Amino acid sequence: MRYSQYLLPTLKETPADAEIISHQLMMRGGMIRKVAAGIYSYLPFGLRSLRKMEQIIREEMDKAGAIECLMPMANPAELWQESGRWEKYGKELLRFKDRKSADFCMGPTHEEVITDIVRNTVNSYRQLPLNLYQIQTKFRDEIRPRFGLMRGREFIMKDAYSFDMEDAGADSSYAKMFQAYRNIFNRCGLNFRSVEADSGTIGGNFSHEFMVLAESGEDGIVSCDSCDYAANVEKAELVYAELETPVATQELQQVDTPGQKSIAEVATFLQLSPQQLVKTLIVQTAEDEVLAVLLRGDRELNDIKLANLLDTDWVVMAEDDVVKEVTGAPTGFAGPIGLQVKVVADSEIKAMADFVVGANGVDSHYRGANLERDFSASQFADIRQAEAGDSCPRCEAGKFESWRGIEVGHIFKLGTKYSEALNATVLDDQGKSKPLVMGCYGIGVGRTVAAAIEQNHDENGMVLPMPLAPFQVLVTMLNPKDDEVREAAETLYQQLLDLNIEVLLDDRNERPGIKFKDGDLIGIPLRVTVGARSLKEGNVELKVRKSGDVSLVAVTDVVTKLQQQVSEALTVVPES
RNA sequence: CGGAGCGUAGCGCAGCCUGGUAGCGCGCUUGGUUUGGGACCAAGAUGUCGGAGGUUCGAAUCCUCUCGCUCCGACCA
Repeated sequence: MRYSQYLLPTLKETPADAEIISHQLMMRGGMIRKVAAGIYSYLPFGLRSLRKMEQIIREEMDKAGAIECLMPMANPAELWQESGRWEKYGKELLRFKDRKSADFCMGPTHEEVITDIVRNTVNSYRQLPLNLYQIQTKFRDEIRPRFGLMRGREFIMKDAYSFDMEDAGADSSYAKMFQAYRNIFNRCGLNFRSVEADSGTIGGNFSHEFMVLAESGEDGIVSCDSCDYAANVEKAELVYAELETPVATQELQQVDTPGQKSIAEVATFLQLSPQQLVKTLIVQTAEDEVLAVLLRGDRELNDIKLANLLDTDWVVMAEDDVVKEVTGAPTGFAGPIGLQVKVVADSEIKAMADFVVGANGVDSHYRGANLERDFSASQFADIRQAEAGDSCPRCEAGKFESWRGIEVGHIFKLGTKYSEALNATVLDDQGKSKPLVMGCYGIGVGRTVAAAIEQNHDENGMVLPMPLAPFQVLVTMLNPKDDEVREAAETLYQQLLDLNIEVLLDDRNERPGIKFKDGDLIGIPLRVTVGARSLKEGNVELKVRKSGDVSLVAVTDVVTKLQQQVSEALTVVPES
C-alpha cells in the first residue's frame, strides 16, 4: 500500500474525549473514529488489525473443531420471549419495531438464535457434539460506554456455542475451547491470565475469563505465586487454615465518637488500626430482605459472593432511611449488638476479639466487643474480596498477587438452561429425548486489539505485536524527489509485495520529521528508511519499532532480512 | 439512574462573568524557499457559536426548555 494513496489520518493532538491510552492512540493513529457514544467506524488501518485478530480466532476455532456460521443482528422478540430474556435482559437490550409493529431487538448475544437453529436441525445424538461460532457485531445499550473500543455499545464479538449429549461431553467441549483461547491469545503475543470467574447472569456453574494484564483494566484479578490458580477477585476463594477465637480480655465499653463515621475516621480517632474494627454494612437483597454484614475494618465486601450465599440475584447497600430504621442511627454507626435483623459475618471475624463496632446510636461506638459474649451471627462465610497477600486456596505455600486485567474472553458451561427453555432436545442412543448440554464462549475482537495496544505502546505511539500489526513493514522514502532514493524504495517495495509481506510505502511528499513521527505513532513493527545519506554507501536503515534498535543493512540483503524477521515474529512457541 | 462538566472552523482551545464587527494554534488551499525527527515566507478558504423558545434596539454571551457528549459514583456504615 502506498501511503500517499491510503486513508491514514493521524492526529498530532490527543482528542479531548479519549481517556485511556489505547483509545487515544487508536484515534491518533487513524484506526477509528467515533460516530456516537460507544459506536465507532473502523478506518482502513484499524480494520486491518481487526481482521488479523479475526483470522487468528478463526484458525484456532477451526482447529478446535468449531464451525463458523453467521446469525442476524436483528432478532425477533418471540425467541427472546421464549427464553424469558425479553423481560429479564433489561435496558441493555436495544428494542425496536419493524414496519408492521412487530418487536425486534439487536442481538447482544445469540444463545436464543443458535439454540433455535440447533433444535430445528439436530435430532440425533449421532450429530453431536457440535460447536458453532460466528464473528458478528453485537449491540448492548450499556449504561456507560467508555474507553473507545474497550466498552462500546456496538462491538464485534466472536461467540461460539457448543452442544453435547452429556455433561462429560460438555466438559470436553469446554476444555477444547479453553485451550483454543490460550492459543489465540498466545498467538497475539499478549501477556494474559486465564482466571476462574463468576458466571453472572448468563448462568451456568463454571466459567473462566481471559484477562490481558494492564493497568487500565476494569477487573481485579489475583493469581497464586506458587501454583497456577488465578481468579477474578469477584470469585477468588479464601480459606483459613484454622480460625481460633482469641480470649476476650476487655469489657464492652461505649465510647463517644462525634462525627466519626468511616472506618478510617474511627480508627484514627480511637488510635487503633482498621484491623481492630469490625464494619457493619446494612444491605438489601433483590427480595428486599434487609440484613447486616460484618467484615474486618480493612476488608471489602464481595457482593457477588454474598448474593450467591443468600441465593439472591443481587445485594445493594441499603438507603440511609433503611439504615436509620434498622439501626436507629444515621449511617456510620451501625453495629451488630442489639440488631434485630439477620447478621452474616465474614469468617475472618471469628479470629478477632476485643474489637470496635458501631453502637447503633449517633456519634457512638463500642470498644471491647466480642463474638458470642456480646452478639452472635447467624452465619459465617467467605464474603470478602480477595487481596494481594491472601493465602492460595489450592496450594499450601502460595500467596496471592494482584493485577488489573482487561477481560478479552469469557467461557461458560451453560448446562441445559437454554435448551430446556427453548425445548432443544435430541434423541439419545436409547431413543429417549434429552435436552442438549450447552456451553458458550466469547471473545471481544475490538477489545482485544485495544488491550494489545494498552499493553504495547511507548511515549511515541503504538508498538503492536507483529501478528496484530496492520502492516508488517514500513518503507520510508525520505526524499521522493531524489531519483535514486525513489527508485531504491520502489524496488524494495515491489520485492516485499512479491514476497507477500504486508508493506506500507511512505511515499508522501513530506519532510522527514513528519514521516518519522507518523511511523512511530502507527507502530508498524519493522521500518526501513531509504535516504540519500545511507544509500550512497549502498545501505538502508532498519529500525525495530519495539526495541528502537537501528542497524545499517546493505540494500541487497534487506529483503531477506525482513522476510526472516517477519516470519520469526509470527512464530509462536506452542504451549507444552 | 444520581452528581459534575462540556458543546464556538476538520482537531485542540479562547471569547461568555460585564450583551455591540466571531478569534488563536494546528490542519487545509495556492505560490515560493526548504528536505535525516512534527520547517519558513506570502496570500487565502472554512462557522446555522449543538437545537428551540424567550428577554433586548441588539444574544456565542442573560433566562427557560431540549438534544448530544465526557467524567465521577454504585464499598459510605
